[in-house]
Amino acid sequence: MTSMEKGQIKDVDGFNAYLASRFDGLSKQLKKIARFVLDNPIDTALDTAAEIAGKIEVQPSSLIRFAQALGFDGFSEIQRIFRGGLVQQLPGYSANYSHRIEKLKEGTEDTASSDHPVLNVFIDANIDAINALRADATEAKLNEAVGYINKARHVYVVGQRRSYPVAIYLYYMMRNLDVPTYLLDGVGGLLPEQANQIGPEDTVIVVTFPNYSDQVISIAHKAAENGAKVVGLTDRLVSPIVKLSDVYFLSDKVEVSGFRTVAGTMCLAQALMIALGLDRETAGENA
Amino acid sequence: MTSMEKGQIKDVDGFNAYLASRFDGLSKQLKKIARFVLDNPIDTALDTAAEIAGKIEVQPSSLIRFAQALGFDGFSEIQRIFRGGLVQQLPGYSANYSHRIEKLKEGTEDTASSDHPVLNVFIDANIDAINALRADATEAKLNEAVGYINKARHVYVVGQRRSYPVAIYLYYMMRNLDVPTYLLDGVGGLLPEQANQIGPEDTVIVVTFPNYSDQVISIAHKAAENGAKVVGLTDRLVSPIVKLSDVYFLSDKVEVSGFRTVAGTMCLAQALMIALGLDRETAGENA
DNA sequence: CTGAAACGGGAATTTAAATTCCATTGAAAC
DNA sequence: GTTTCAATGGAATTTAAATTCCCGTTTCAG
Repeated sequence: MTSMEKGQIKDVDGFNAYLASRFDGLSKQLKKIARFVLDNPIDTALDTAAEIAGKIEVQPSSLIRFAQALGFDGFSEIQRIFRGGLVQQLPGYSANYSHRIEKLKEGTEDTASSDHPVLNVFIDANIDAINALRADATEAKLNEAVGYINKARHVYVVGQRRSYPVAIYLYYMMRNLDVPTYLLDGVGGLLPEQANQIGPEDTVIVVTFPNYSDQVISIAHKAAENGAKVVGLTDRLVSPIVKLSDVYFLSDKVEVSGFRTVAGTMCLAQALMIALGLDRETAGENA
Repeated sequence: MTSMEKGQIKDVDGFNAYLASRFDGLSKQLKKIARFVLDNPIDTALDTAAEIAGKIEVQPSSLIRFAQALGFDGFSEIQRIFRGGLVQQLPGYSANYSHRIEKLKEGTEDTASSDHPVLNVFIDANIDAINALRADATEAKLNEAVGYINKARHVYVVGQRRSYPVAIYLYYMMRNLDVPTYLLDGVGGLLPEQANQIGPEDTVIVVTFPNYSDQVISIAHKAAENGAKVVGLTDRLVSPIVKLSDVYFLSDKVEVSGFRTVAGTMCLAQALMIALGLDRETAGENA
């Protein structure tokens, strides 16, 4: 990978590989340009140098410097490569994927082609899961949850097994936002003991999906009994923690060949953290 | 009669219909040009007027006459229509919300409005991130990664901070699939020590996103030096672990008001586990 | 703190592309 | 056969884009 030379560049992939191999040696601004070029092949191919420069917030001359730093005569030469790549992507106008799902059902889609049919269906399922959040994660519910987090003395986060990554994420983000948060991670089998201190001034975020962990449910029980606020992240109304929660969110009901989607819940967790972040920003401005 | 007017032309289809309605009134040579334009939208969009004229065997000036006969200012105006149409046909165009994200960054999209626009844009960004996997997570790459996992004596998973949830998820799933896996979690600051035993018969899955953790990068370095296979999960080609990886996947380039999407990488991690699961299932049947 | 080297902004210049203009051709009318 | 006029080729001009160059600014070494 080190001995990449300009000569062998014919297509966009080749260019990108070459650019990556040279990236470290570029100046700060040229890196900025490099990132844009890597991320926006369509703009790079079609816009004028001045337009591209405008989007990156850089002088047009810097684009030429960028091209020359990589050994090209000018930026136009790079654009030629990207235009060529653009045309190659065109003939198969496979932009809408609904007809690909149809094909998959009929078995007409070529399994040996570049992409994996199971993966594609799985991607669709994840997109569905995320889209479902638009209806479920309403502003009112998010604000309610944010309110519980803000006025809590301590926030506890609990999730086991499949839900543990989500719990970790919430813990990490809230720590970054200066929320006094504790992760009930059950290290050393001490989950019940860790939960003993939960009181009426605290908030517990409970993440649980089938098969619902008994330990997690019993923590939710204890928290509700002790008068703590409970925020539930789970999959459906019949989940055991719904009736224990002051506010709950439903996500990732979907399952594809035995694999439950997880992106919806991650996205939900992030949405909650963004709502929290924005709230704190606004509160800070008013102070 | 010709109720078609130039004003309503916005896309290629509209232009073509308009051109058809005016076709009969054109001179012999202008008809020749019209046919070419109807048949070669790609050339019409991308070539210079001189190149197109050359292909039709006509003078460039005739192209301008053609455009003006139809009521346009010049041929460039027609090219603009065709370029716009071209972009829409490109795969991934419909899923591209980057311009909305840009607006949000500039603050031109009203953050304080009734509906939580940040969350909607964030959901869009996540969908975008997941869609991008279709192109990047090819069957070949997934199978290569699965191969490294299958033939490894031990598999190590490493990821810090934001990437830790992904690492945890991979660890959890591989343990369930009976892969001899170890999570390098850095408990007690012992990350370097945990990585000491990595050898040529092992495989390391490295998850890292900006700001790339120095510790994680140095583990990837050491692993590559010691001859272990490295599977990289990161955000872009210029990530420090790309050149250290035997196979790498790119996801979650997007960032919305300071929050990086994470659903793409979770989905990718799941895709990898599904590929692994399916592979083991098939292998089991043959045994 | 000082000086050298690299970097980057922006005007000036060059180059290329688009458009206009004019002379010529060719076809139709008388 | 001559006249007329739209159609066309091709040079000339204008316009726009790409590239160069100069100079102020930053960065880093000593």
